[in-house]
Amino acid sequence: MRLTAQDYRRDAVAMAKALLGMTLCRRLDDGSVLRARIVETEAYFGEEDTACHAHRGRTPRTDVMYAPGGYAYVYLCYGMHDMLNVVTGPADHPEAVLVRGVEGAVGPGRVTKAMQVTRALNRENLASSERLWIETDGTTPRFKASARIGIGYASPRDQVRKWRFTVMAGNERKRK
DNA sequence: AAAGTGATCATG
DNA sequence: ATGATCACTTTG
Repeated sequence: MRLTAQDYRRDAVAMAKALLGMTLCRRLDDGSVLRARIVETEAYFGEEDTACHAHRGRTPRTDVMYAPGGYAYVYLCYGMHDMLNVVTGPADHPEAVLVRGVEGAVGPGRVTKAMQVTRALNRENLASSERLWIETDGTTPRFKASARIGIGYASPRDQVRKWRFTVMAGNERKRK
Protein backbone atom coordinates (compact mmCIF):
# COMPACT_ATOMS: atom_id res chain seq x y z
CA MET A 1 0.00 0.00 0.00
CA ARG A 2 1.40 3.33 -1.10
CA LEU A 3 2.10 6.08 1.43
CA THR A 4 -0.09 9.16 1.08
CA ALA A 5 0.76 12.81 1.68
CA GLN A 6 -0.78 12.48 5.12
CA ASP A 7 1.57 9.62 6.04
CA TYR A 8 4.59 11.87 5.56
CA ARG A 9 3.50 14.50 8.06
CA ARG A 10 4.84 12.69 11.10
CA ASP A 11 7.99 14.06 12.64
CA ALA A 12 11.30 12.90 11.18
CA VAL A 13 12.33 10.75 14.12
CA ALA A 14 9.09 8.78 14.11
CA MET A 15 9.19 8.59 10.34
CA ALA A 16 12.77 7.33 10.28
CA LYS A 17 11.68 4.40 12.44
CA ALA A 18 8.47 3.83 10.51
CA LEU A 19 10.25 3.70 7.16
CA LEU A 20 12.25 0.66 8.20
CA GLY A 21 10.88 -2.37 6.43
CA MET A 22 8.96 -0.28 3.92
CA THR A 23 9.63 -0.62 0.22
CA LEU A 24 11.32 2.09 -1.81
CA CYS A 25 9.95 1.98 -5.36
CA ARG A 26 11.45 3.50 -8.48
CA ARG A 27 9.97 3.34 -11.97
CA LEU A 28 12.60 3.76 -14.70
CA ASP A 29 12.09 5.42 -18.05
CA ASP A 30 11.75 2.03 -19.71
CA GLY A 31 8.77 1.24 -17.48
CA SER A 32 10.43 -1.33 -15.25
CA VAL A 33 10.14 -0.90 -11.48
CA LEU A 34 12.92 -1.36 -8.93
CA ARG A 35 11.88 -2.21 -5.37
CA ALA A 36 13.96 -2.52 -2.24
CA ARG A 37 13.22 -2.78 1.44
CA ILE A 38 14.55 0.08 3.56
CA VAL A 39 16.93 -1.13 6.29
CA GLU A 40 18.73 1.98 7.53
CA THR A 41 17.62 5.59 8.06
CA GLU A 42 18.62 8.79 9.83
CA ALA A 43 16.47 11.66 11.06
CA TYR A 44 17.33 15.35 10.64
CA PHE A 45 15.07 17.61 12.62
CA GLY A 46 14.67 21.31 11.98
CA GLU A 47 16.84 24.38 12.26
CA GLU A 48 17.34 23.53 15.92
CA ASP A 49 19.28 20.40 14.91
CA THR A 50 22.83 21.55 14.09
CA ALA A 51 23.40 18.38 12.07
CA CYS A 52 20.52 19.28 9.76
CA HIS A 53 21.35 20.98 6.46
CA ALA A 54 18.68 23.55 7.26
CA HIS A 55 20.18 24.54 10.57
CA ARG A 56 21.53 27.73 8.99
CA GLY A 57 18.19 28.54 7.51
CA ARG A 58 16.56 28.42 4.13
CA THR A 59 18.84 28.39 1.08
CA PRO A 60 18.20 27.24 -2.49
CA ARG A 61 19.36 23.76 -1.55
CA THR A 62 17.39 23.40 1.67
CA ASP A 63 14.25 25.04 0.35
CA VAL A 64 12.51 21.74 -0.30
CA MET A 65 12.87 20.76 3.34
CA TYR A 66 10.49 23.59 4.21
CA ALA A 67 7.75 21.98 2.16
CA PRO A 68 5.24 19.78 3.96
CA GLY A 69 6.26 16.13 4.26
CA GLY A 70 6.10 13.96 1.17
CA TYR A 71 8.78 15.33 -1.13
CA ALA A 72 12.17 13.93 -2.08
CA TYR A 73 15.26 15.92 -1.18
CA VAL A 74 18.18 14.70 -3.28
CA TYR A 75 21.55 16.41 -3.16
CA LEU A 76 25.10 15.72 -4.28
CA CYS A 77 27.65 14.91 -1.61
CA TYR A 78 31.44 14.96 -2.03
CA GLY A 79 31.04 15.66 -5.73
CA MET A 80 30.03 12.11 -6.55
CA HIS A 81 27.24 10.64 -4.46
CA ASP A 82 23.58 11.52 -4.67
CA MET A 83 21.78 11.24 -1.33
CA LEU A 84 18.10 10.49 -1.01
CA ASN A 85 16.03 12.04 1.76
CA VAL A 86 12.33 11.97 2.50
CA VAL A 87 10.97 15.33 3.63
CA THR A 88 8.67 14.92 6.63
CA GLY A 89 6.74 17.00 9.12
CA PRO A 90 4.61 20.12 8.65
CA ALA A 91 5.29 22.94 6.20
CA ASP A 92 7.93 25.45 7.31
CA HIS A 93 9.62 23.10 9.73
CA PRO A 94 12.55 21.56 7.82
CA GLU A 95 12.74 17.87 8.63
CA ALA A 96 13.94 14.95 6.56
CA VAL A 97 14.91 11.31 6.76
CA LEU A 98 18.05 10.17 4.97
CA VAL A 99 17.68 6.74 3.41
CA ARG A 100 21.02 5.19 4.34
CA GLY A 101 20.41 1.61 3.34
CA VAL A 102 18.12 -0.73 1.47
CA GLU A 103 18.37 -4.47 1.19
CA GLY A 104 21.28 -5.22 -1.11
CA ALA A 105 22.66 -1.67 -1.00
CA VAL A 106 23.75 -0.39 2.39
CA GLY A 107 25.25 3.10 2.37
CA PRO A 108 23.50 6.27 1.22
CA GLY A 109 25.51 6.57 -1.98
CA ARG A 110 24.91 2.93 -2.78
CA VAL A 111 21.18 3.27 -2.29
CA THR A 112 20.90 5.95 -4.94
CA LYS A 113 23.22 4.13 -7.28
CA ALA A 114 21.25 0.88 -6.99
CA MET A 115 17.87 2.61 -7.29
CA GLN A 116 19.03 5.05 -9.97
CA VAL A 117 18.01 8.08 -7.96
CA THR A 118 19.68 11.34 -8.95
CA ARG A 119 19.13 15.04 -8.41
CA ALA A 120 16.69 14.93 -11.30
CA LEU A 121 14.30 13.56 -8.65
CA ASN A 122 14.87 16.41 -6.20
CA ARG A 123 11.48 17.84 -5.17
CA GLU A 124 9.63 14.82 -6.51
CA ASN A 125 6.23 14.43 -4.87
CA LEU A 126 6.35 10.96 -3.32
CA ALA A 127 2.59 10.84 -2.85
CA SER A 128 1.81 11.30 -6.54
CA SER A 129 4.98 10.55 -8.50
CA GLU A 130 5.11 7.73 -11.02
CA ARG A 131 8.90 7.61 -10.73
CA LEU A 132 9.53 7.43 -6.99
CA TRP A 133 7.34 6.39 -4.08
CA ILE A 134 7.20 4.26 -0.93
CA GLU A 135 4.93 1.34 -0.03
CA THR A 136 4.21 -0.39 3.26
CA ASP A 137 2.94 -3.88 3.90
CA GLY A 138 1.95 -3.15 7.48
CA THR A 139 4.80 -4.95 9.17
CA THR A 140 7.73 -3.43 10.99
CA PRO A 141 11.08 -5.03 11.76
CA ARG A 142 13.05 -4.83 14.97
CA PHE A 143 15.65 -2.10 14.86
CA LYS A 144 18.32 -0.45 16.92
CA ALA A 145 19.11 3.24 17.42
CA SER A 146 22.61 4.74 17.30
CA ALA A 147 24.38 8.02 16.64
CA ARG A 148 24.23 9.57 13.20
CA ILE A 149 27.19 9.21 10.85
CA GLY A 150 29.34 11.91 9.29
CA ILE A 151 28.13 14.90 11.31
CA GLY A 152 31.32 16.04 12.97
CA TYR A 153 30.36 19.62 12.15
CA ALA A 154 27.35 19.46 14.49
CA SER A 155 27.26 20.47 18.15
CA PRO A 156 28.37 17.76 20.58
CA ARG A 157 24.85 17.51 21.90
CA ASP A 158 23.40 16.84 18.47
CA GLN A 159 26.16 14.44 17.50
CA VAL A 160 25.19 12.22 20.37
CA ARG A 161 21.47 11.95 19.57
CA LYS A 162 20.52 8.41 18.60
CA TRP A 163 18.68 9.24 15.43
CA ARG A 164 20.14 6.57 13.18
CA PHE A 165 18.00 3.46 12.90
CA THR A 166 19.03 0.09 11.53
CA VAL A 167 17.03 -3.07 11.04
CA MET A 168 18.13 -6.02 13.15
CA ALA A 169 17.70 -9.68 12.43
CA GLY A 170 14.63 -10.99 14.20
CA ASN A 171 10.90 -11.40 14.05
CA GLU A 172 8.72 -8.85 12.39
CA ARG A 173 5.80 -7.47 14.32
CA LYS A 174 2.50 -6.22 13.10
CA ARG A 175 2.48 -2.47 12.76
CA LYS A 176 -0.36 -0.95 14.68
C1' DA B 1 44.84 6.05 5.38
C1' DA B 2 43.81 8.95 1.67
C1' DA B 3 42.30 10.40 -2.73
C1' DG B 4 38.61 11.63 -5.65
C1' DT B 5 34.89 14.90 -7.10
C1' DG B 6 31.92 19.19 -7.90
C1' DA B 7 27.87 21.81 -5.94
C1' DT B 8 27.03 24.94 -2.43
C1' DC B 9 27.34 28.78 0.54
C1' DA B 10 29.74 32.33 3.20
C1' DT B 11 33.14 35.66 2.41
C1' DG B 12 35.24 39.42 0.11
C1' DA C 1 35.18 35.50 -7.86
C1' DT C 2 37.35 32.46 -4.45
C1' DG C 3 37.79 28.91 -1.38
C1' DA C 4 36.47 25.71 2.50
C1' DT C 5 33.50 22.27 3.34
C1' DC C 6 31.08 18.29 2.68
C1' DA C 7 24.43 13.16 5.69
C1' DC C 8 30.65 9.22 1.15
C1' DT C 9 33.03 5.28 -1.39
C1' DT C 10 36.80 2.90 -3.01
C1' DT C 11 41.31 1.68 -3.18
C1' DG C 12 45.69 0.62 -1.33
